[in-house]
Amino acid sequence: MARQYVPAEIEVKWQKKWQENQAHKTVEATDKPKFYCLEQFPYPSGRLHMGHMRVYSIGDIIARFKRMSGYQVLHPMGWDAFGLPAENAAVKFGAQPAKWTYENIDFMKEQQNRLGVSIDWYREVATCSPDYYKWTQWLFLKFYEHGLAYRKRAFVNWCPECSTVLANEQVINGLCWRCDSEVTKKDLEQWFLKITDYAERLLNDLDKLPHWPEKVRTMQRNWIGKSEGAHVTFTVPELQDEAITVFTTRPDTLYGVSYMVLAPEHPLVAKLIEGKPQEAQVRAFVDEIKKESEIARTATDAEKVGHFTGAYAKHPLTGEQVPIWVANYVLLDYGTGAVMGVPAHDERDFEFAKKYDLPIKVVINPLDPEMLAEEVGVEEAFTEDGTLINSGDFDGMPNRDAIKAISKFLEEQGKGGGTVSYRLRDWLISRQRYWGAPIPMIYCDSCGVVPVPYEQLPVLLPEDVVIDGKRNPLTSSESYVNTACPTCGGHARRETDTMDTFIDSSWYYLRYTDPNNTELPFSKENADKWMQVDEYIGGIEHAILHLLYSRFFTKVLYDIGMVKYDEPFRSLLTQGMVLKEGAKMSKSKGNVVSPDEIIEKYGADTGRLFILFAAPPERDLDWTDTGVEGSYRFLHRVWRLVDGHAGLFEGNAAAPDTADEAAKDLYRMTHYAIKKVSEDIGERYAFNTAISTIMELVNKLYTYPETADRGTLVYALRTLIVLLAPIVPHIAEELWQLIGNKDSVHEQTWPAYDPQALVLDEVEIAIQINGKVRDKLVVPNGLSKEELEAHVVNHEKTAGLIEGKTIRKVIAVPGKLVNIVVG
RNA sequence: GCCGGUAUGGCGGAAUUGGCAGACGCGCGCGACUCAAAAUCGUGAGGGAAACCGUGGGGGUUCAAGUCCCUCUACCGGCACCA
Repeated sequence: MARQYVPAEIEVKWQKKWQENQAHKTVEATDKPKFYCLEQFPYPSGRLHMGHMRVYSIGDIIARFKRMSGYQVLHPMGWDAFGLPAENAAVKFGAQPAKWTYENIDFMKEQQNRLGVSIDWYREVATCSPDYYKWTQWLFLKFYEHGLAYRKRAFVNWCPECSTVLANEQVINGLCWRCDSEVTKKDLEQWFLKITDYAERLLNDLDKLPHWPEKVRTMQRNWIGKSEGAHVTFTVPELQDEAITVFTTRPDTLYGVSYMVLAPEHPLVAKLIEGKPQEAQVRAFVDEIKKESEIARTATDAEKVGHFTGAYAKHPLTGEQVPIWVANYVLLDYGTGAVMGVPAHDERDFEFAKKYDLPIKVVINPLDPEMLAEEVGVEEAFTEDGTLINSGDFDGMPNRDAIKAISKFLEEQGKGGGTVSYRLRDWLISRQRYWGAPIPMIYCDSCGVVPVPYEQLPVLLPEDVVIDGKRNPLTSSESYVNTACPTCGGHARRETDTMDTFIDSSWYYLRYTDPNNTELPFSKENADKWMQVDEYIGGIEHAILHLLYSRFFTKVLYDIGMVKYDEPFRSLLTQGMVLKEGAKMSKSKGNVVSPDEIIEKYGADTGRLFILFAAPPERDLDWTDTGVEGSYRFLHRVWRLVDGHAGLFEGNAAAPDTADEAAKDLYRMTHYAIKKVSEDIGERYAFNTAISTIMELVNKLYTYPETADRGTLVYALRTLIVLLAPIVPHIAEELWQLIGNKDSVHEQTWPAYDPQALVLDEVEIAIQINGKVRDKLVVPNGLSKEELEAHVVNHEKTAGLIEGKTIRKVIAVPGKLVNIVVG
């Protein structure tokens, strides 16, 4: 009796069974190699979308494949559960952030289970749980203890819509990463983590990550933005030789300085203009610039505007008077917030000098004799290499050498020296929001800033708060704010900011290794056992943010001896977006396909199969309904194939006997499929071609003659089901039972291929004349170069092709072709 | 401006080490089954009448190039008044 393939029935059945059997609980077997497979944990927004389904399909095929291949696999899941949407829901519907979050988690967990993913839920973590954020706070204190967390007053990014400050990484083109509002600047005292201390290692160690996409590594390099140059200290005689230090990448042009420029926010500006005729004008200009948005301020096409302060600095080498200006194009938070102006050899300085009629002094002589030094700096800045002129003792030196020589000289004179500047800024982690881990710090009137003692953790989020989307909710809780100083016992106030949620996600992969530890965030033993994450799968949108922060955290934890690796993710797979009709799925475009509707209509297996088959994982995937239908059709095809031959498996099925040609061919195809699927899933992550190979095997099985050997057929069908198991776990399990097995297909050992089975008796080779294919010829396999050459050259087919021509050369490639060059 | 990536039939894609371009699937055509349709099974096709031409354009290396080298273009992404 033929049975129908009804995904809805079998999928729920097996999901229940796996749950009952704790089939996905991590099995710790010390005799097996470990594999840590991790998908970026989701934010519990309320509902899974296709991007989620894609990332879990990819993660699950890898996890299941590795399990069957003899690894002990860690494949956990959790929730990046702190964040603003929970608070927005509180403002909008009056929902409790905690309740709202946990309801979403329950719902989404259910959805994940319907995908049939093999997640070890016994290790689930939620960053909003006190059991978790206790350790986030603990880690913050460790950073503080090691001088890596500090408080400072600074002009920081402020999102008016989210009513909170943002880290530099969270400002995308001047807009808030979350809500796209225009970011403004605020002068606030905030907590920072000293990620800049790690800039050099974060940059250099990218070279230790060959299994990361080049794209991500490039993005991180750009973000860190290393720039080598020198500090040069100018003094201001009228201010008792107060120093102004500039950063430059071109110390070789130092003799060409004709002015210097400070950022409008530079702390010295007020002193310099005091009592000068320019004072009012400069002050007005500075105020105007401070009001400008980040976008307007950093636009490349913005016009350069500046004002003379009325003050002069002394050139460190020539002693000349150098006028000091302020201008909009100099940024306070890069380098030193002050630059030297060398109009002859810098395009921006040239433009500025022309506009304000400042002197242009040429100090580099072009190498190209066609170009005269007199012409330099007349029409445009000369930024190429050359030799120094008008530069005192350095005259005649090639400018590349002068960069080093002048740096060295400055250092000897105590007037600067070689240095490195980074674009990367320290990580601002304070957030004026409720739904995050409280920063465990206390301000005492007499003792100052006091960390909360470790034994008093966690600092719990209070519930008597007002969440109105405007003010910082924690300030509204009297019981929270007022506390006793841990040092003197006197009255003190708690820090009311919470931590950036990116801190929560910077260490969650370590918590999975030891999720129930009540003494520490994780034990070194467990972390060292499972780390590094062998395959980390997620979207490119975290290329800088989460991935840079996690690397930073891991390096700090490495330095303080908590882990043995200084990079968290050995290999990174950035999956592409899911598109429909060439556009990203979105409600406004009305092109959204939800995992739920796919599961309901076709089953999770069809959805997984389509996602893995339609495109390689790192590329964007265009969702097509006909493509999904095709995957569904394929699973039916497999079902009918196995169901139609179920009778063969009763009793003692025969062993393969490859005496007849068809059996031999099927046996070869089966082993080819084992080889190809193993390599494609295990090594190349080319799931699409793994599936296409399985399809070829199925096609072969459909044309297998009724009269050919049954043992080979049985063997091929069994293998087919095993190969399908990591991809479509439910139907594979059902078919495995259908052919009479009592155990689970997922507990089977992944098959090894027999190289002997792949050897063909005969191969078809191409006969090429002058590199063009002219005919095909079937020849015995295993011929040597010489034998093959002789065989083909003497063959009658060849005779016709080269008639009347002279053979000049013959290239024989066994198994592939013979190319005859004729003249 | 600097850096990185991508470019192959009508479409998604394959070709892993320089060796027969277009596997597999979608869509399409034809046939079988059916009174008919759906489903299913089978089958066909890069373009061109052909010689030939074909992997974004041009050049090169090689017996042989989607693959290597040079150069240009387009698109996607990161950084960018960064001194």
